[in-house]
Amino acid sequence: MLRNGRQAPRVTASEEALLPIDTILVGDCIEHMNALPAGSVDLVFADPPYNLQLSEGLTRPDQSRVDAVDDDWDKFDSFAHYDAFTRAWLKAARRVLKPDGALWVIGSYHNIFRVGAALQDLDYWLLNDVVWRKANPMPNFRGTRFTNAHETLIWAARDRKSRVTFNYEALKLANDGTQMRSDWLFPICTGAERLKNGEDEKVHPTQKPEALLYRVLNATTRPGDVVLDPFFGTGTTGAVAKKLGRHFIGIERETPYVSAALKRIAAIRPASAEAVATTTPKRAEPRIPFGSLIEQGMIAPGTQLVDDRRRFAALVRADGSLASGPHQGSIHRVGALVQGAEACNGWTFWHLERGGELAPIDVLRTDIRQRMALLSA
Amino acid sequence: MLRNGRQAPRVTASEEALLPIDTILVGDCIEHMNALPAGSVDLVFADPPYNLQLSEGLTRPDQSRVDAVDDDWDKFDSFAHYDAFTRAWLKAARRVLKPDGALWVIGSYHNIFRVGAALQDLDYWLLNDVVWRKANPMPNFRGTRFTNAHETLIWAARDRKSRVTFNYEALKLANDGTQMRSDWLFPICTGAERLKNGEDEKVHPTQKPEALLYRVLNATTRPGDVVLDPFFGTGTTGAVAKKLGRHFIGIERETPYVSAALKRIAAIRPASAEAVATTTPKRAEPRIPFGSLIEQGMIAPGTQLVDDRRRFAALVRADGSLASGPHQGSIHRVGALVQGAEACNGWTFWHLERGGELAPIDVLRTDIRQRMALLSA
DNA sequence: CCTTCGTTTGAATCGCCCT
DNA sequence: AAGGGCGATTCAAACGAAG
Repeated sequence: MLRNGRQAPRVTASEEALLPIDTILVGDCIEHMNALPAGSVDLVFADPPYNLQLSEGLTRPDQSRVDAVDDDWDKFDSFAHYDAFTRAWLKAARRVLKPDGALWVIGSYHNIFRVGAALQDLDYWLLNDVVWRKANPMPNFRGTRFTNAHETLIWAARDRKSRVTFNYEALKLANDGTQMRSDWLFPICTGAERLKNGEDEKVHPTQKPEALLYRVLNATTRPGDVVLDPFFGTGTTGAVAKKLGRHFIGIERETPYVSAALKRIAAIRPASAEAVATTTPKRAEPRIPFGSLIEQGMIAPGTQLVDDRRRFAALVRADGSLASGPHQGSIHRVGALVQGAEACNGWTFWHLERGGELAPIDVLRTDIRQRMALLSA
Repeated sequence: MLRNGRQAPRVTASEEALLPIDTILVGDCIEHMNALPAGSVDLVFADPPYNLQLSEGLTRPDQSRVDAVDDDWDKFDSFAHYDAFTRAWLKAARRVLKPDGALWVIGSYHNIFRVGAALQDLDYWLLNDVVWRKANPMPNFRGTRFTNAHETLIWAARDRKSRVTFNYEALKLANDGTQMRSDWLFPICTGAERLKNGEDEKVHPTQKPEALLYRVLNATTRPGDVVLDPFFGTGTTGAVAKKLGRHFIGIERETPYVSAALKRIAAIRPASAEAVATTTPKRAEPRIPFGSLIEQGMIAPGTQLVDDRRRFAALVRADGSLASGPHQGSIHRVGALVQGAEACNGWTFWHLERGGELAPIDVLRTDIRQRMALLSA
């Protein structure tokens, strides 16, 4: 933890009197922020509109309709309008921040580049960009792009000289003794955590998982800190702040979100001080697809594979497929096709010449796993 | 893969004559790009500098204010100059790209937000942001931030209407049957792959791993495509392009990098054309009208078709249309109508009784395609 | 009670060709 | 150039029903 010396509470009684602590302010976030005292907030967490530009109606392969984010609050006429909006709220947030305060903002490729550039232009000082890897993202239904499996967060200090809070030791401890990295793995917000209206209508289209906010607040605030969220939504920031013994100020324009947030936060019992530990997400299993052996130079395109008795042969192609006579496809599929079998485990079926002897290609996968494990250790 | 029909080579002899194919151009990338013919390149891969030293040779319009400039002015100036530089090379790259061309750019949080915003402002169309997760990143020695464990790539089309190359099926196949996601895991470039001067002095400070370029080129180019790298460095793009049977054009200002790249690429033996061949996607298969199944006697008029659960039935008519109650039309249209759906793939929806079991009529299409392939072989 | 299987769903800039 | 038809396309997780 930086700034070790200071153990005094971050919010004095007089400050609290001026600040609308643990409250939701209803209305425009820029106006509300401008009405708050300058230099009064330790952290801003912001989940602004992403400015998605969606075409009409996307359907899944089973013809069901995808529930799009088509709310009015996400509509902007142009990049210029979005930029003006972004700079206005970032400027207001900067005024409200303490000199050693910091800001988090989350976004996707639709908006995050504009937000990041605006932060730099407004003299915020970028500390990290952090990637939220989604364990269960929505697939790309049309097969036209890479699965959009992550969102980006930016962590920035109010200015270059800010000495921001970073609970390095606690994070390292919670991360099995190694430094916390800039890529975080969490599931999206589903199940019981997801707020619903009655049967199954989402209260908010883009509710963030509490685990994400846990990590953010645990990493970059101290107990008693004041966290301002100008796009409060259904109050994930407030809910986690309360659990972790931090104060929140929420600002939200849409009253249905406000009432849901109030109810949600009221039901929360703050955790005891000891319980304020980071949630440890399950470690990402290093799954090694066959294609990565080629990418990483362990098998060259054009290499010949054979089965253990050399009855069948196949050619490794650059794109990770095999070709054997008229057959092409994955290691498993071609293995099945040449045998006339229904299925086949290509990892154990296909072999490689290694010093005059045949070895199943599975040994390469073992090699790569060990290499990856060594590297990350 | 999009752009189904075209199986012709991407570079004709006449185009090659005009393009400095498989060559490194020494000098400023903007000047060199402006000297290339417009619309001539399939892909740009760019690893631009982000740590520009702009203080030298920098002329401000108002010389008298330079002395009085404080940190903020400096900061603004460097961002402004970086932006000007970025927009200049992105504009030059866009001119050189074919209408259906695309661009990749890699960067870190220091520059990527400015690059991304510039791309949007210049009417590129963002397709994905991709995260390169480093298996072995440099730790944060001072313990003041999260370990900077990733870099960001942006994949963008020349414009919104570009029909870019994306080898979806090959990627999915090489990824053990699931879509390739936007987060990629690779080790950084070390070991034998890392170019060194003599003992252990790195030739280039930020040499990218070949695995990264391998995935980029495999995903978004076809054999024979021309890939332009305006910041060629030690030629990773050229090396991988040569391996994969793609053409490259490198541009590099620093002659030590150029000589290292030349030597490196000369030593590479390209994979065989056979090994570089990509999996043929379904979208590229020849179209078979349903009527031809009837013409060729594979289905008799009057045959009854049902869906996989026998909920719906339809009658094949001699003209290639279906009839089901009040509905009539193509296999797709009637499939949609009986379900009350917007759309339907009749080939997979409608089934035929075959020896007591149901088989989709798509198997008949497969038969016909195989027959045609044999005839033309 | 547990297991298995089917259904639902999530910040999404998600075709191509022919007429 | 705009519209309509063909026909290609999904993964992990949670939940509920069925066995």
